[in-house]
Amino acid sequence: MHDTDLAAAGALIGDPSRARMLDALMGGRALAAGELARVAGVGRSTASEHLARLLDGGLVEVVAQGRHRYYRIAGPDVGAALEALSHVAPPRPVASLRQSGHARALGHARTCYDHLAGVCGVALHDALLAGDWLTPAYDVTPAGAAGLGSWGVDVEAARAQRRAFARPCLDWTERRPHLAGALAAAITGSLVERAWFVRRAADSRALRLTDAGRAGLEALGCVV
Amino acid sequence: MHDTDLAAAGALIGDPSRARMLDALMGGRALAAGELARVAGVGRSTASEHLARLLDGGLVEVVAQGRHRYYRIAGPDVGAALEALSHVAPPRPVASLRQSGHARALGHARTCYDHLAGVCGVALHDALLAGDWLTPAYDVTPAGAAGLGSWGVDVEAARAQRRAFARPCLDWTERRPHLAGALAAAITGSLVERAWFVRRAADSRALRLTDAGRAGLEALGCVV
DNA sequence: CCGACGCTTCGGCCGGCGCCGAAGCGTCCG
DNA sequence: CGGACGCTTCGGCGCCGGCCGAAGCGTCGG
Repeated sequence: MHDTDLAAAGALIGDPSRARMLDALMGGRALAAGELARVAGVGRSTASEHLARLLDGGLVEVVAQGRHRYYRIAGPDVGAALEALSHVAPPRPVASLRQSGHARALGHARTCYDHLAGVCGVALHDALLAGDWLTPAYDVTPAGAAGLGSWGVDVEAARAQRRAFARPCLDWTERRPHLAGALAAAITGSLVERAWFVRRAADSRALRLTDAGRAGLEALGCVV
Repeated sequence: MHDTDLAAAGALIGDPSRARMLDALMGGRALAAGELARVAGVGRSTASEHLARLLDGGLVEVVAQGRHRYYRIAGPDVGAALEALSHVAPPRPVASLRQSGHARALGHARTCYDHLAGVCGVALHDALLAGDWLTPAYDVTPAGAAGLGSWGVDVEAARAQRRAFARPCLDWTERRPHLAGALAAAITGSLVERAWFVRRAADSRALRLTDAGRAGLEALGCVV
C-alpha cells in the first residue's frame, strides 16, 4: 500500500551533514566516501555512518571500485523527491561575503539535479518557447526537433525514458520557470558536451557560459 | 537561487509526530489543532509546538475560526513534495494485529493525497485505459470525455489547472499504477459526491465502495 | 610480504529536541 | 460576567543521535 514511513525518509534528509552530501550527489555523478566527508565537513567515520544510513534507507546506492566506494543517488524517484523538497524548503541565507561571489556564479548558470538552471536556464526555457521549438504544452515541434538535433540532442531517446519528458520547474533565483525533465537533461548534456558550458569546479553545480555557448544561444534569440 | 535549506525541510518532516500530522492533512481538508494532537498521539501542548514549527517552515498554513485554529497543507508544492517523498520512503511494517483490519481497508480503497488508490484505484486506472477512455499517453478520448461527463467530472476544468493533468502513480500495495493528477482528483471528487465511495471515518484515508459504486464501476468493466 | 591508503566499526561524550504538566490568553455561552 | 473550552507559552526532564578518535578490515603498490 501507499503507506510509507514518511518520518524515516524526512529524518534521513533532515540532518545537515546528510543533506549536504545529497546536495552534492544531486550533480548526478557518483562521489567517493572521502569526498563526501569533505563536502559535509565531518570526519571520515561520521560520514561513513551517515552513508550507511542513507544506503539502508534506499536514498543512495554504492558501487565498490577497488579500495574506493562511490555513492550516488539511488534513482530518478529519489532525485525527484529531493528536487520537490528543495522547492518547498526555506531559502538559505548567504552566510558570508566570501560566498557571495559563489552565489552570483550559481545564480547565472548552474545545474538543478541534471538540467540547466539559473539565468541561463530561464533564458533557454523562454527562447525554446518563443522560437517555437517547444509548444506551450512542452512538446517538441518539427522545427525544434531539427534544431535540437543540430545541437546533438537525441529527442527520441529522451522521449523513451520513463521520467517526465519536459516540464517547467520554478527557478528559485529567477522566480520564473526553467526547463526540467528528460529533454532538459539531454539538452544540458549536449551543451556541456559541446563545451557551451563548462563546470566551474568538479564538485560544484555552477557552470560557466563559454564564448561558443553565448554565440550558439544568441543564434536562437536567447539573450544572456 | 535554487539553493534552499534541504535539511530544515527534511527535519520538519522527519519527526514521527509531525509526519503523522502531515499525513492526516494530506487528505486535503483543514484540521483543528486538537484533532491533529489526537492523530499524532501527543499532548495538546506538544502538538501546538509542532504546528508552530510547521507553520514557520511554510509547510502548513492556518486559518483561525472562532476559538479553533484549522491547519492545512500550505499549497500544491508542499503536497507534491510530500507525495514524492512518500514514494521513496521505506514501507512501514504493520505494527500490531489490531491494525491489520485497518490495513486491509486501506489496501482496498483509499485516497492518496486527493486521488483514489488501493485495489480500486488500480482497477479504475486499468479500466480507463482498457475501455479507451484514456490513451496510453494519459489523454482523454472523446468516449472518455462523454463517459466522465456522465459521472459529473469536469474534464476541461481539470485540464485548466496548473498541476499535471493525468499521470500514473505507483501504488504501494499493488505495485502497479493508479491514476494521479488533476483529472484523478476530479474523478475521485465526483465519485465520492455520487456516493460510489464513502469515507470510513472523518480522519481516515480509507474509503468504502458502496453498492452503487460497485455497479457503476462494473458497467465500465472494472472488476473489484 | 609489508606499509600506505580508503573505508567501516566501535566506545564514549555531549548537545539538542521532543515530551509533559502547569499556567496564560482569547473566544464562546449561559 | 464567570466558567468552560481551545489553543499557546513556559520550565524542566530524559533520551536519541551526531560527533570524534582509535582500532579493524580489505585493497593497492613496491
